[in-house]
Amino acid sequence: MNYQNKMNEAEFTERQSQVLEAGLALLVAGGEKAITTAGLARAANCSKESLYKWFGDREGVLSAMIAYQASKVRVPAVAASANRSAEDFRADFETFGNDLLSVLSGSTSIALNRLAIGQANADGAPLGDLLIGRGRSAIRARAKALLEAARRAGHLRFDDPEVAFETLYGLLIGDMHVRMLLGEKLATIGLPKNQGAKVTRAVDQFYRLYGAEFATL
Amino acid sequence: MNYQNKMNEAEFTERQSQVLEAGLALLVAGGEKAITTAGLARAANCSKESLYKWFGDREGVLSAMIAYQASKVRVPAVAASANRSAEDFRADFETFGNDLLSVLSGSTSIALNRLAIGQANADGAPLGDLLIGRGRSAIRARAKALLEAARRAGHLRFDDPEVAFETLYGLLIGDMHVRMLLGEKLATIGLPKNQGAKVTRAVDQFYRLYGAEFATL
DNA sequence: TTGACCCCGAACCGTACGGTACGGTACATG
DNA sequence: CATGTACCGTACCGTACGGTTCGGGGTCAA
Repeated sequence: MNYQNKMNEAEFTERQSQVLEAGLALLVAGGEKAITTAGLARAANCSKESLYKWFGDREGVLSAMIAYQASKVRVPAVAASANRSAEDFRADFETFGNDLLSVLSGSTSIALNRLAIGQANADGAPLGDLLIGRGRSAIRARAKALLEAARRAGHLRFDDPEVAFETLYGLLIGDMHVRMLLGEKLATIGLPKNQGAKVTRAVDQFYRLYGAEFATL
Repeated sequence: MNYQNKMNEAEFTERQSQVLEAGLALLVAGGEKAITTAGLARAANCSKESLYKWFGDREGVLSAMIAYQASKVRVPAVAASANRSAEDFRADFETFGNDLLSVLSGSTSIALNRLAIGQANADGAPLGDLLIGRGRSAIRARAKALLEAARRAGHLRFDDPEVAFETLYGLLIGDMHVRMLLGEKLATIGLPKNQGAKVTRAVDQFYRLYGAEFATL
């Protein structure tokens, strides 16, 4: 029934994780319509009865898949050493940007975002809330920690970390994410070939907007 | 363009347009699963037989809905007067930004993008291609015309209009689009309340990156 | 009038899929 | 051994939905 209660405390059992892993594989391969209860049971060598016992219904399976995947993603925290040079911070931002692009262009991320978006409609979007709450918030937290550390160190100037984050995100991603979700081929977008150059340009532009030597405020 | 007019006129008959309009209403109200052949026929007071005759199958209906909606959207061209001041161009960019945000946050656009993304999977994404080809390309064309006019007038400096466009787009939209697609409430994102301020900030930042008085290249 | 179209509404068909029930296996605990 | 727990595999059921067919009505032109 309410898997969420379990989620916070005890993760999924080993067997359940295997099933969810199989579900993710199906999702990546064939999209949402590929997740049928019978198909998942067959792919995971489990019974439909167990599926319904563990996850309640098909919707519960999909939610659990998102929660499970989110639980796997650990955003590496920024090493908050005391003496960090401007170059160190710049490298941190580049690392952050590359991580972000790699995650967002990953097949699992794409598939899960497509799933959540496909389910979203006029009234409520539990899967979308899950993705935003588990995924984006973690990303934003990491970025904001980095931003504020750089500001404390005197390398950046901004009033609102939220606005600075939005700017950084926009410069890094642009409309690449939506284009990938719409099915445009990665090569057409320029990934992963030009990823490094794109990130470098974005960070460069970000520094020109918020770098201490430029910002006028 | 002229051929577009012909195409748009000839594309769908009056009756077919009414049906597609009803389909769009259903889609906005209930998402993709709300479009059943029987339901659409009932909502549009037409027969399923006509549906299949006109559009082939359900997938054809969905494609036609995207094509139909795209044919309705007219990107207003920029008035390319000879003597335009820096303020004129800046106002053009603000107008462009506001138009873009208004379109992307519109319920029909959201619903169609969700539809196309939900259908996209590993092999091919015809609906996504349609949306990109019909929607994004038109937006980009308008933006690039504006960018190059401003560059010719000496107000902007950039090498690659494509990169400049991506930057402008990223600054304007950030991750708002994906968040809306995931079902986040508009008010949470700050629309339409803060739209004007967001656009102004984005254009301001864009000018700081590409404005002739700033750009160092 | 006839007949060629176009279209509506309803009935119909086949099937895929969500969900349930049940019998059978393995293993643990007493 | 007896009992309980957890699970698998399969068969089954109800229904929703894509797609087809058919009867009938309106329009227009010969």
